[in-house]
Amino acid sequence: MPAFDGWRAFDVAGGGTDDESPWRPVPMSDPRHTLRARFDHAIVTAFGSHHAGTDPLLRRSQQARFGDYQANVAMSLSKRLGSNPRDVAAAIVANLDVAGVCEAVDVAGPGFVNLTLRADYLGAELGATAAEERLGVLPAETAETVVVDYSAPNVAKEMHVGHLRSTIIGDALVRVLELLGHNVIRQNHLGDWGTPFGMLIEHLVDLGEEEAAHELSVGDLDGFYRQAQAKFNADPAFAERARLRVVALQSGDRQTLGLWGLLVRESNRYFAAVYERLGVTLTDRDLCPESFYNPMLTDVALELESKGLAWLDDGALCAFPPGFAGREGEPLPLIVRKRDGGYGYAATDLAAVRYRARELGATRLVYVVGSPQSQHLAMVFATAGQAGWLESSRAEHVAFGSVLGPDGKMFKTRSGETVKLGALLDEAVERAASVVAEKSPHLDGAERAEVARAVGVGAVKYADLANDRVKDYVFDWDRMLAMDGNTAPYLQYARARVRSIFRRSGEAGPVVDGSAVAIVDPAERALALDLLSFDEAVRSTAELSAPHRLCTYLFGLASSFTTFYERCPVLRADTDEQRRSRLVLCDLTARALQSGLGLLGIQAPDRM
RNA sequence: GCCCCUGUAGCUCAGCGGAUUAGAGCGGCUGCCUUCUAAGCAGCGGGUCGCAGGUUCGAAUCCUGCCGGGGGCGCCA
Repeated sequence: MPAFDGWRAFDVAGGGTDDESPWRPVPMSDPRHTLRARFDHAIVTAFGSHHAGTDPLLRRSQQARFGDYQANVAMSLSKRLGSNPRDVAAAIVANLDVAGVCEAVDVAGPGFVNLTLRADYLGAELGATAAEERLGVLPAETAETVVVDYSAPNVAKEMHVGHLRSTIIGDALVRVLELLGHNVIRQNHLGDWGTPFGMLIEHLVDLGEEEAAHELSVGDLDGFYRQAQAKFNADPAFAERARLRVVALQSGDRQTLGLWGLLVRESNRYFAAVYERLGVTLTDRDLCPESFYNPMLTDVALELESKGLAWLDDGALCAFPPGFAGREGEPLPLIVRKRDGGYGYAATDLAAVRYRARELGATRLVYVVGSPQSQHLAMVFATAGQAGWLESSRAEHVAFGSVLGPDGKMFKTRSGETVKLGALLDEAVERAASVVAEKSPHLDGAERAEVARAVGVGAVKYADLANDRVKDYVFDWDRMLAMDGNTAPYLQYARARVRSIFRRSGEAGPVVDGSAVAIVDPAERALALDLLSFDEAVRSTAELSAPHRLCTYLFGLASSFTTFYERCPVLRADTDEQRRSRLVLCDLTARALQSGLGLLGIQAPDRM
């Protein structure tokens, strides 16, 4: 299979690269890339070179009678030109050379340019896409170094659904960014520091190292934490020991650090196990815990102070980024150093921004953190900006809402406890297993278990990713495991059906030599248009840090495929040419679904 | 009190500047398995896009105000 070769001449169907061509070479696959270049040329010809680069506002048409795509640029352009939008549209169309690409170009309504592609052009694009590994996904114009901060569980604390969201969303974004050629640096900002460690360590001492390690390794982190907290609240002597222990920890007492390290190690073992089960790409190498920044904190404080951005207020060193007010309208402080001399999480976060921009060279800082932190992060970013740490990089809070139970309240167990991730995944696989047992008796036991795992875990992850992340979402087992609708099982099933065709075809695979595909049936055409939109789906997902864009795309693709599957016999096609074409469509669909699900961190079993 | 997010069909959600009919899925009703996996497909019914103004040739989409829901607002992280 040829490696991705980036750019190619505009004319796919015939001819070749022509140095005299008025067009810049355009990327392959998505017709919009070609159309954009043609519109640019037409707009420049009609209205002058200062309009070069105008976005033609190409959209898929919502109804078939309006063609395949519509360009909405005439309306917006007419405002700038002070003329009639229909005239602008007509002028663009008069200069628009889409011979070989479109079979119809119409101006409609207030100035929409409706475009209907030639079937042979579509077929040629698809043929070329099939012969290419990336399915039309182009690398980003400029590769960036992107730090993605996600997951961030707390030592000696169970991961809950909030961490699940951060972990799953972050991991999907990381994969998408990497596909686009960015240099992605994962940062698991583990909560491994702070005052709670006094009581945790003292509790550890009480239990004895062996017993504590055992308890933690079983994964009962919350139990450990709660016991410590209970003693702290009930036993003044314990509380005093805990306070002294915090001091010992912060002053670097060796024995204390040793005990602390035990807590961290055991917790990490548990986190790694969860990541493994979830199929998340985080490893120990991505750990960059809060304590990592400890040595930088005094210097961060010093730099802020010396730049006049932070000063003592009520004994605490505070920054007052503009635009933030407290209850009484007074300037809201970002507390860098507490009155007792200790550093809080604001200091750590500031140090992290500086480190990521300066040392890691990131031009984009992505924080996959729950929306309650939005004000805090905004203040950190504002302060970091004032300090000049974000001059060549931008920080972005990828916020997400809460997970709600079916009752619309925060997702909890019946008894009101937070849901443990391990138990959640157990239940997911269990529920999936019973569905698989019912629906797929043809699979043997081992394969069934494998499918159940892929379906169960995939369902949980997909349900989380498929909704707009800024909104709260309702956790509902029946819905996420349903085989209808926008769910992981539906997508997995669509792909399994394609694989089934190839198993029966007796052929190793379709012919993907780059030759054109015949597009005849409307269902083929609809599927073709979806297949050629993969690039855009991936790109908008990355730009908006919105995995649900990719989900929506994949669901549409799978729907188009199942319609095609019902209407267009593949193996029993009328002619060999039709059969080959349809096999290529099947192959492209399966690959798009597999890589799309892969970008979401979801496996696609060959059989279901 | 101030700030942020949010309010689309009975339910769960897309759509977030475009075309006199706002899309899915579930649930309800109708059809479709001697034909590549029916974990599916096709169709019917269901919405004054929270409310009121404004900008525009055009608003679910942008702006303002109000109402409902969630979150945040100095030494926890």
